[in-house]
Amino acid sequence: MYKPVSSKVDFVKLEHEQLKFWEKADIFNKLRKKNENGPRWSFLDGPITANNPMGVHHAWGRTLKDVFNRYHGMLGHYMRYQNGFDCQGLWVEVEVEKELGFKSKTDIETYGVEKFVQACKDRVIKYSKVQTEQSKRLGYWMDWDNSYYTMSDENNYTIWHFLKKCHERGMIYKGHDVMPWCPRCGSAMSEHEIATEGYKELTHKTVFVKFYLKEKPDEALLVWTTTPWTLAANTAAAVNVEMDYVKVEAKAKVEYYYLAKELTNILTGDYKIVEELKGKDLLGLKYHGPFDELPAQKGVEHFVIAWDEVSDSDGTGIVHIAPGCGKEDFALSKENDIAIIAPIDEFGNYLENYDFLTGKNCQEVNSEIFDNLKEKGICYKIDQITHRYPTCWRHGTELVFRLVDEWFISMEPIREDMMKVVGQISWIPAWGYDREMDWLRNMGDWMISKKRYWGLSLPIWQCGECGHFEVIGGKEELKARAVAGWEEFEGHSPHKPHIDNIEIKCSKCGAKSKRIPDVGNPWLDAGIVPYSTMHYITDHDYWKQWFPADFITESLPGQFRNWFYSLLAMSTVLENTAPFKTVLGHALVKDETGKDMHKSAGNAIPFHDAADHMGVDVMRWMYTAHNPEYNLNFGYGPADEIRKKMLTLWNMYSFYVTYADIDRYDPTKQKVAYTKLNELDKWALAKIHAFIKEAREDYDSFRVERLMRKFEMLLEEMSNWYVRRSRRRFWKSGNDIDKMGAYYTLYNILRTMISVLAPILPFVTEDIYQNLVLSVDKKAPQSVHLQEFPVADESLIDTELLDKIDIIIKAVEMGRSARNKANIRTRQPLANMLFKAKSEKEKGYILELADQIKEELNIKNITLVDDIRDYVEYEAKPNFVTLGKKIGKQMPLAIKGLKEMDGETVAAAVQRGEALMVNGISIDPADIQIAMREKEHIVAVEDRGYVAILDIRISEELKAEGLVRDLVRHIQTLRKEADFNVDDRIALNLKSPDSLTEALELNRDYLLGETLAEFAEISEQESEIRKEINVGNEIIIVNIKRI
RNA sequence: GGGCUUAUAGCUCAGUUGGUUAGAGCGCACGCCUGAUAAGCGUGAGGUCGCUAGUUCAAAUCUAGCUAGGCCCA
Repeated sequence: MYKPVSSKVDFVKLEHEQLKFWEKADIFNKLRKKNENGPRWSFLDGPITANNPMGVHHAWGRTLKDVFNRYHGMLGHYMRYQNGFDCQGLWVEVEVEKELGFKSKTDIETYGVEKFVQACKDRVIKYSKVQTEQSKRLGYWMDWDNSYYTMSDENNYTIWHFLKKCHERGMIYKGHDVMPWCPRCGSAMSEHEIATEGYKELTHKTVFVKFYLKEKPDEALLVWTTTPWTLAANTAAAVNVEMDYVKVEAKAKVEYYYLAKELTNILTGDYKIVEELKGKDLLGLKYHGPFDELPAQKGVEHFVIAWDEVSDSDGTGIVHIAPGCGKEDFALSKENDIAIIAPIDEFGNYLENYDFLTGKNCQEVNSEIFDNLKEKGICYKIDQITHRYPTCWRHGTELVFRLVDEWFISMEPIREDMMKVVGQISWIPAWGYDREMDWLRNMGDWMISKKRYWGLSLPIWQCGECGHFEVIGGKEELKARAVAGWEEFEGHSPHKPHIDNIEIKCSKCGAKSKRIPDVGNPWLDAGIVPYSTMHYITDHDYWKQWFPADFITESLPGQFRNWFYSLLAMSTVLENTAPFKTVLGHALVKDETGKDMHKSAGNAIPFHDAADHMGVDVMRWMYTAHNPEYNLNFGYGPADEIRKKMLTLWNMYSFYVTYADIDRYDPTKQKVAYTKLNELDKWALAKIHAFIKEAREDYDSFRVERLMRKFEMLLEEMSNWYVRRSRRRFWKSGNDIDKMGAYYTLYNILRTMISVLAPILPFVTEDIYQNLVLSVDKKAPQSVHLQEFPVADESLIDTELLDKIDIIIKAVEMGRSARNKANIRTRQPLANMLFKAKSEKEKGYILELADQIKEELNIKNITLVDDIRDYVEYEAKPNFVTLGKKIGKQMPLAIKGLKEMDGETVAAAVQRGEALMVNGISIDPADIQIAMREKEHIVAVEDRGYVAILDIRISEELKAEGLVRDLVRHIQTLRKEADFNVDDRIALNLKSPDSLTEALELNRDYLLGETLAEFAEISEQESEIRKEINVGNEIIIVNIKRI
């Protein structure tokens, strides 16, 4: 016996119950045990940053991960189920700084690096626990006690191994370069960091400055800059040698300016062009720098150099060059032997030797600089510009460009190899390949150092005497090389500050080498995981069994240059092969209206809110049904739509259980052979098995959104055709083979659906399974997730039968359409429907299954016809508006003529697009409107060559039947109001006017059968229910009571 | 400026290798059902498939250009 199932269901409550059940019955471990000898399937988890609670955007990726893990679990695969946490990096430091109220690196130093690093570790531990609990709530089945942490010793030391390999190939170098720099972090930003979310639309003050020529004191170069603070570091001006320049005479003040010919529109006041020249004519001109008086500028020669990138699209065509403040500027300094001045410290403050600027922040000195330039008479004009400017992804502060020493991996030696490796991977969507290749073609060297505290300790030891540096490849090697500090370090993780105490002997000069103070780029931490978490170094056999991963899935936009990139780079260096075979990318989660979710905008939905209010199965359905290539609009509105679909499944299940209990149906004992099933059952089974087949294909190709589309269609068909068409088979009394067939089929439909959907909707399918299957079959697997994934029986996919039912459904749809058009409700029986099919085959199907159509449409007869001319005629009318404009006064003649012509002939001509001659007037077919006019008593509907024609004449007999059906419906309502059970039999007493007696008499059996009643005399006292009912225009008094 | 990508109904999206009159859900209108019922179902309206040109017997689909948006790189 089944547990009764209410049609009202609380999915969230149900999910909590199933979580408890899985926990208590240890289902996940039973699954692992069951599959331990199965073929391996290697999923590799991209680590989630353990820095905050999980968001609904994380839940998308984690749902996909879980879905494919669960599917492969049902295929019997042995898996690792290892989740990963990303632990190290600036994002954690930033949150900890916030907690502690720190403003800068100085605060951290004061607080103590050891305590600070510990606080970072603590934060990671705290949030990894929060995320673990949230993931469990999502139904994410992982080996939670065995999650990997990128801060682990093994992870860090495996990166050391990688870096040493790089060094052996000569790829590690210290770069002296201008880098984008965040004054708030006190650190450089790598390309990757800025590219992700760095650029903002900002408005800045700009200034046009006059650089007077040394040789000609009344002539000046006009130079434009958007970063006035860098003028203090100017050492050159650049022109494009091919471009056209002009020398203009300023009328107001007799002096001359040089600028690009195309940019004279920036000039103020009257001017006159006195000379045209090429950029090359300006080369080598010496000029007075804008801040020659600063001590830092002492001895610097300023002159004009050439640069191809100079354009005349904005500014003046003469570019201010400050090699200490710009990347390109710095590169130019190497080619042109110009001076390099680096003006600011790590917080963006001017260094010594900058006079009034010293100690001031470079981002706050605009007005002082402008005043100074005006005083010196070299300010031409001040303006402003709105442009995209790089900012810090954490602080939002504007970046400055600063000359620093950073450590890099040279990517040139592996660029070609990496591109080959990319080709080994299956990218979903396929354009992922092109995106990754584009990034690889353009990638610069990888900056791996950061002047911060919490992260990988870069294993680079540099000699204080000779500058020679060495890369250490692991803990043992370090121990062997250590000449100082090992004792203090022993027992600590390889993090700052303890690691910094260790000194080694320089292998070149024998002096002491110390570790560089920098920490590593966090993408090193994540990129190494196919090696570290699979124990590449510590258990190589194990690694061989699991590497490469079969599958990874992550959010697309950033990862081409982040995780995918670091995975590929590191694996190319270590093994020259791809670390994963297939990658499925998904886009971003937006709010319901497509806007970014932001806490501050109030449109963000925290994970726990969504889980508690919509339920995680609904969320999982939403994630899996969506094409992952595009952004997902997440919200309670879309969730409601999905909830309704889930209710359809639930209601089918509840319907089955209700009736199976009444009839004590047991699917394990009362099986029905395929040959004994009726057409409808066989059709349902054909659908179901086709679904299994397609579901496997979709899971195997990682396209679950296709699966979900098919599922939604199947669910609709099963609910609105199979169950509805079969309802009477369940209601009828007795337990014949037809009824058993219905139960058996519906049981199989439900069981198959929940088995196929179990990976996607793990909770509701489990809940259904526990009752549907386990209540009657104690030998079945203990959980829906411990079953084997269903196998399609292709012999049951009867395509002819599928076609057959399709045409029946079509005929029914058209019949309904006709009824709607005639405004006659289904309850009123009609005598006949004529139907025009398109092939002999279809006619055969209709004849064979005519009963189903008749029942659905409540019609007495269906007739197949070929020629519909007896029922409808075509009628041609002119399009008065368009034709009237053309022929004007001839209209009446045309109307008359058209009326007299045979509609059929006109329709045919119009169809062919031929002009018609009507009473001597040529009429364009576009000016004729063809209508189908039904003859009397006829309603016709046409669709794609099919025609359904309803005879809407209602005889007395049909009318009577309609009345009785009305009465039946009222009695059914009474039964329900009285809380009778659906199978209670009743005594019925009617007091009706004479006019209805005959109608009742004619349909007596129908009335009694439908209401489970027998006529009986009941006095008003005995009657449980008495009601006056309006039927037609008469009143009937109904008394009923249970017997 | 370069790469990738998108443009289909009021909204969110399908449309596999070109092939009858381009589909679904939601919303809307009208209605049905009342033994899945604070549910369920049907019918309908609504689209020159961003624009232009080309290839083809045939283009939402292929090609080129243009316009607008997104992501990325300069």
